[in-house]
Amino acid sequence: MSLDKAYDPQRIESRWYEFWESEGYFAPANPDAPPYCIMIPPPNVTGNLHMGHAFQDLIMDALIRYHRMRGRNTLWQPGTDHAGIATQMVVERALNAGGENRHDYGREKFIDKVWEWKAQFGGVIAGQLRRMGASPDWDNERFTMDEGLSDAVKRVFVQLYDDGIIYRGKRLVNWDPVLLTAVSDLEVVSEEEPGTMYYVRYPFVDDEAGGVVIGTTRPETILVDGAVAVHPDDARFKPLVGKRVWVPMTEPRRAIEIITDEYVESDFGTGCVKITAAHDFNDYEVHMRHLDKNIPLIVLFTPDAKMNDNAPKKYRGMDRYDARKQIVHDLREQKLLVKEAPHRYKLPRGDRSGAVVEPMLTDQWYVDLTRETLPDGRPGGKAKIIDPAIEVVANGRVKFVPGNWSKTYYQWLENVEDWCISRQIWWGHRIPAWYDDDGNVYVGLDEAAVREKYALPASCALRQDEDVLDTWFSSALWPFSTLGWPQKTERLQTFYPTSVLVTGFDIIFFWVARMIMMGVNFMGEVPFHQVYIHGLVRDAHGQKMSKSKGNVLDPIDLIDGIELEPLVKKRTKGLMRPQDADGIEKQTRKDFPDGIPRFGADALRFTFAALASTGRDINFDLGRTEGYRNFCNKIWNAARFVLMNTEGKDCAQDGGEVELSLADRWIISTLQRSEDAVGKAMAHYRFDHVAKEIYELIWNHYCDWYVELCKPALNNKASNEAQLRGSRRTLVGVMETMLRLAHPIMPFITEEIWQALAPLAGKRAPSIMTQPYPQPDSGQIDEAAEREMQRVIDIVPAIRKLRGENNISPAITLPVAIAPASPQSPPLTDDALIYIKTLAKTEPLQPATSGQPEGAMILAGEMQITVSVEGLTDVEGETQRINKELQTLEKLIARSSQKLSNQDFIKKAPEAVVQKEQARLEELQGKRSKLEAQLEKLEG
RNA sequence: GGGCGCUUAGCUCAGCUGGGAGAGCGUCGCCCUUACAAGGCGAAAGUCGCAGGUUCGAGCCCUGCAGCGCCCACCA
Repeated sequence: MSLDKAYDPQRIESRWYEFWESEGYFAPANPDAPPYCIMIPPPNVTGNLHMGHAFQDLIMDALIRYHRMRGRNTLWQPGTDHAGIATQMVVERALNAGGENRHDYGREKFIDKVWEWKAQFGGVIAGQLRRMGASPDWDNERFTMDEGLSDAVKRVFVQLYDDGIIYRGKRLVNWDPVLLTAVSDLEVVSEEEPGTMYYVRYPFVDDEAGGVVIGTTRPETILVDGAVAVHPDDARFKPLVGKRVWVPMTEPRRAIEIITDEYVESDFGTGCVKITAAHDFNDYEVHMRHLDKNIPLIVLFTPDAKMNDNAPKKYRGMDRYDARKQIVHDLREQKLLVKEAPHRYKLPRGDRSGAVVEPMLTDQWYVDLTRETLPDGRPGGKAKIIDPAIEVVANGRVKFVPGNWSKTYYQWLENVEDWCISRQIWWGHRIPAWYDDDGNVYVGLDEAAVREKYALPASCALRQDEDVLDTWFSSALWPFSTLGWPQKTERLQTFYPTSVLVTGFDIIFFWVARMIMMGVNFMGEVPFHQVYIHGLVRDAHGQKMSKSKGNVLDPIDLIDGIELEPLVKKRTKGLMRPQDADGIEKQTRKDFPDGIPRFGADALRFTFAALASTGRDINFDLGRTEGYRNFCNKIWNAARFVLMNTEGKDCAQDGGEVELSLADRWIISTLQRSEDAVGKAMAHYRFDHVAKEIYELIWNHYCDWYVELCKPALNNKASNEAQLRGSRRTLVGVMETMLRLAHPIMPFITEEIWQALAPLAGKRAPSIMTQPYPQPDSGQIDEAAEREMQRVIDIVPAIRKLRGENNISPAITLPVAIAPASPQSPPLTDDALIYIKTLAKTEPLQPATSGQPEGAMILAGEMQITVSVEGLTDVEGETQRINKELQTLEKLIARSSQKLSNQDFIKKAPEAVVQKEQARLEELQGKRSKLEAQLEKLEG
């Protein structure tokens, strides 16, 4: 088997993926070995693979392949999330496009539609994952609305309800007036926006010419004000406390009291706040703190945020913003509007709909996370759920990488509010609660279970709660529900707790924290031992990738390449603001005049690895991918060279005497060090270091030096069979090992080459995937060879540099004499001399002429090199060069000797450091005198 | 208001428990040398954000400042 002339990723990738999958290599296969397990963060079932997924998947796949090769019983659990609101929106939008909406279908039929949608598009992202080379256990893919997972959801709900942790209550929640559902605190994002602060006078009941002035950004809510509050210590208002004022615009006129509350900031606005308890979280708190005052809780809005019947007739039915305009107008007319001023403030918006969230009083289901104990004495959510979740991180059962994320985690848990888990949508896990005609609530796994549990007669009519659960409720169970819980399956037994969770910081609260809460509670054990938090993938200049900026890259386009026109089309289609299209098109044409070339999955994967330094966001630079595509090409061609020189030849696969050259021993030794470094970097999730180590080993050490040194050895007619066997065995053996070393990051190209080359290294197996990962062998470290090769590596470039500076053609053979610069150093071995001769194209300078060389003297490492050149010599240039070098030497000598003359340094610095410095100074001085001597010769 | 992070070559970033400033890309030369021009060889390029401090010694530790970014909470 041999390799094609050119590296073509597309030709090899699909072939090997199908092979791996059909052979079943992705399933756990080593039942007696210690388990290693990663749960994929389930992408939305409607989703497409974006750069963030691709990055995250590379990390997981690299870890999985690495541990699989290391012999662990390895499981990467794949699956998708039903993503309640997101999916419902996607399907609804599709219906809307056809002029329909979900109410045309009704609940049951709409849900059927969603399942149809899932059947059609739910596999897209899995297909894209395959293109990336991901190796999860596809045979056991899970979906959060699978039967088993749904069963887990119900059981958890029922249990927490029976424990008194889940409760139903009427409270103020974040209401999304577009989606018409409650959302949790986490699903509300606040950003500063421009607005207006309105100053409104509330006339005194007993003196309508006077009054207090309040500031508000929401004048429409004046209509349901329940009080005006001032700070208790605010001297200005002390005399007014307890007085009554008229609420403007109310019909019939309503009067409210001026009260005091600590929450009022005296120096903000006018120091007087209107209290609208039913539509503001702070005001609701005020209401709760002053129950004796009976501050009215009046709801003003309909679910879609229009004015309801509690508003005076003229405003009823108006949208909240239209009502605002009208009221401002009316206040102005009645001379109650004292002032308007521009005011920037943060507006809470639903993260899905973008609509301004309205605090609304509704009945919702909550998970208690704040109570220490329940009224009946059982532990509350704080004690039962939050404290243990904090504890497992504090005591190291769960470790964040990088560690400082634990701080973020604590901070959130320590300040968390109860979790609103009910959603007024259709797509999701229906809440397992039933009501009788009197509104009593019964919670159980299903209706039959409820009847039994609560001993309800058949005559008692029950109807199930209409709401569904927050998507994250089922996601929180993912680490054990996917493994079969509540069944005590072998999978669950084997793989829980999982090894590591790989995820972004953006879902630490949504998901990571909740998995820990649920895992600790229901499994009695943490869901994962480590949490590797990676950064966000941004564009090359650190901008967030977004459709509206038009800077989104599709990982599949980087793998397959894409022409300019389709790329422009893709980026400008379906924009929220079509007016952005022109700018995006222009920028795209400028950035990618020729489209995006086909880089292949391996190059993309390697790019992600190389950019994955700890925790921080990564700026994705296509130039890097191009560079790593070139790296693939380099590996490809190196492999071709290896095959050309080993195929059909004796590589000592079957034994036979072997003699290793200096270069052989050096590359084998170097390989051990790289294996060691890669292993350490893997253990610390430093994929950037892994990538760098592999890149340097293959390109710099193996290709640039070793392969070049092999050429003379393999072509030398004087080489004996043992030497040839030694070189061939090393050439092919090191390459084979490097392929295994790189496989977790670059699975495709390593497999393709390995298949061709492994037999020559004496390996016979169906796939590189199932081969052991290279482990360093300290017995193969050869320090003598490393030292000697280092001298070669110092000398060769020094001679090449001299050529460059003197414009000496590479075709000319240079006569050189090489000698140790100091008597302590041994002379070069014959091997080393041959390497220098070949790589720097030199010949030995005859002793007869070496006394008085017509040429140059250079110092490289611990060696002194004298070069003689026929007719050289640009004496002037050479003088200049030496003078320049002397200058830098002088600086270094000055710095070093200054250091050494410092008594404090001698006394306080560690012995070794002082000695090193002394040796260094001596070396520098030696160099200096050598150069000075040469200078004299030149001038003399 | 509370918390976190970043600032090193033109660009994107490494730099381990403090001990001679690094890589990739880009740039500039010279080479189509028998694996590879998606290549080879070589070169130029940094007051390590600023100011103090600790130390024999600071890119690294401490304090302050500036700029950039993120998270949480929030003043109506």
